[in-house]
Amino acid sequence: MSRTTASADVFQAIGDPTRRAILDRLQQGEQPVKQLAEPFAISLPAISQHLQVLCEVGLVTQQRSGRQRLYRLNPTPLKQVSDWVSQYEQFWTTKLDALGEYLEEQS
Amino acid sequence: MSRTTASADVFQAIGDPTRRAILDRLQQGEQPVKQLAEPFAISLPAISQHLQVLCEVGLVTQQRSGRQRLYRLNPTPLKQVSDWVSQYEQFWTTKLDALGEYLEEQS
DNA sequence: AAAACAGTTAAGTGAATGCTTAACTAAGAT
DNA sequence: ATCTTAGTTAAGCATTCACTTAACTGTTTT
Repeated sequence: MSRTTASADVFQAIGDPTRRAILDRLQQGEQPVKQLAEPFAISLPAISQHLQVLCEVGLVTQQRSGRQRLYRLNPTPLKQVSDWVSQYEQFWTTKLDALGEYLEEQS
Repeated sequence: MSRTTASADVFQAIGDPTRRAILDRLQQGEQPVKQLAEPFAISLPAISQHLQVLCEVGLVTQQRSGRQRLYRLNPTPLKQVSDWVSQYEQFWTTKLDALGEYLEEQS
């Protein structure tokens, strides 16, 4: 079997550019797989596997509708990422402040 | 050679929990490798390799000091992550979620 | 000059990752 | 009933990953 171990880690899930692009696309709202897959140059199973990973970390939910499967964005797990990153925000503001001061000194 | 391909992708770099922990640790300030590696149960080369990845994506800078190598946090590449995630912030408050559902129902 | 220290580079390994094609399941259309 | 359509599951493959031990580089101490 392939793609069993998906690690259930949000950080790793968004580590893949295709998965980020899928999430970006889902901002436009709930979509069936085919429509979701349309802009990507990879096979449908590949998309399906990515969706499975996103499902496992909770970034996406699934709902049947006739013979389609509608996928919907659930961004709440991204809060974990947001929280982690925001720890560093102070660092880069101070750093950019310092850069600003430096640039001012130079001019 | 191992660990050559480090993809130079910030998202992937922070996908690894050990690397995130290293960054977290570097918030306390510039540190030599040995000190940095202290809490981890992996070998020094492994840490060194992680640092190389972090270096490649610019999250860390290196500076020699005698026989030590001081590593320093440079969080600015995390801005990329912050920017991406903040796109979703509006989605994860429940009020806006409800609004989103409402709007979808209408369309 | 030799030994010790701090760290990297090299080489190899097992497991995970992202992808493929082929085969399958389930629902709607003919 | 059969054929599409929509999508997943299975199996396999090449690459990448995180890690290891061993060997190396450069610096300080003795």
